[in-house]
Amino acid sequence: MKQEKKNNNIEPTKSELEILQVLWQHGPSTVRFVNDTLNQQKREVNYTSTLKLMQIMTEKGLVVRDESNMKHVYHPAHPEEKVKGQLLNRFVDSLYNGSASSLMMQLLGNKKTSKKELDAIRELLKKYDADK
Amino acid sequence: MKQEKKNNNIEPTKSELEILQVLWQHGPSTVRFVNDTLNQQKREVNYTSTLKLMQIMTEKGLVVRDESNMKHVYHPAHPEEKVKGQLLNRFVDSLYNGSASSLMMQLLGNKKTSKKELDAIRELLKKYDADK
DNA sequence: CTAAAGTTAGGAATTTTTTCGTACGAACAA
DNA sequence: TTGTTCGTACGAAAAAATTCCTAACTTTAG
Repeated sequence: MKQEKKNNNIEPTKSELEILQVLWQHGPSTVRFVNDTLNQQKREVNYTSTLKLMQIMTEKGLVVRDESNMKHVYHPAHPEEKVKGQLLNRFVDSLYNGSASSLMMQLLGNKKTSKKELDAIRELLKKYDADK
Repeated sequence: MKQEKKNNNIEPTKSELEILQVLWQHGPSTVRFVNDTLNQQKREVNYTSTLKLMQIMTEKGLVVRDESNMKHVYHPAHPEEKVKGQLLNRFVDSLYNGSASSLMMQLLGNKKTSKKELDAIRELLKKYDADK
């Protein structure tokens, strides 16, 4: 028996991630919409390039498509939280040896992390404590 | 005048990052040492593959090599903090729209982030406040 | 001295990711 | 009806990243 489709690997490539972001943000969309959005928000891409990528993503199981209409409608196969969480894990593992606090330290030392952001983080931790 | 070497882009690929990690962790090293370490800690790689990659990294300016001995000794061209900080920025920008607190939220919802880690993070914030 | 082992350089092959050209059918407007 | 626009499918090209083969030179062991 041949493993044809099933691929537990959820991790998108960079370009695939861009497409997923659009789908998460705007909900189920056509290729046309995704491509337009990418061209506006990111960079110039040919329509058929986006199409091709989305077809590949379908094969990989990253997205699911509804073919009932001629204009296929795509939606993410996995929730945003799940996919991003997994990417984050890999990131932390790879760069900070799995230590979230190390990453945090880097974030604190980072000029781009504004005071406002830091307050928000403190607030998060407080709430988190309260729930415990 | 031709821009031959100078390349301000500091960002390594995945494999290049693995090599940098070894150099940061163990200090200036030969290809042999890096390759052995990778084979132990990561995955099987042929010696010349590592060599080639480190040569490319030299051209890119990611590492600097001392050729005064026959066995060249390589060291990172940029400090760990700087490179990782830049990678982190890209990551946050790309996945969390630049919001560090969003990333933090993800981290908190993450089972893999242990209580111990969370305590450490709280401690960090406290110290950070104190210094202000 | 000679053979074996280690080293670099360079090119080529491979793999992965991304981009796009072409064909062809469906929808639509005139 | 007819031709223009918009859609998908599919293969191939291009680009990026990775792997490794081979040649040539150096060092070391005997």
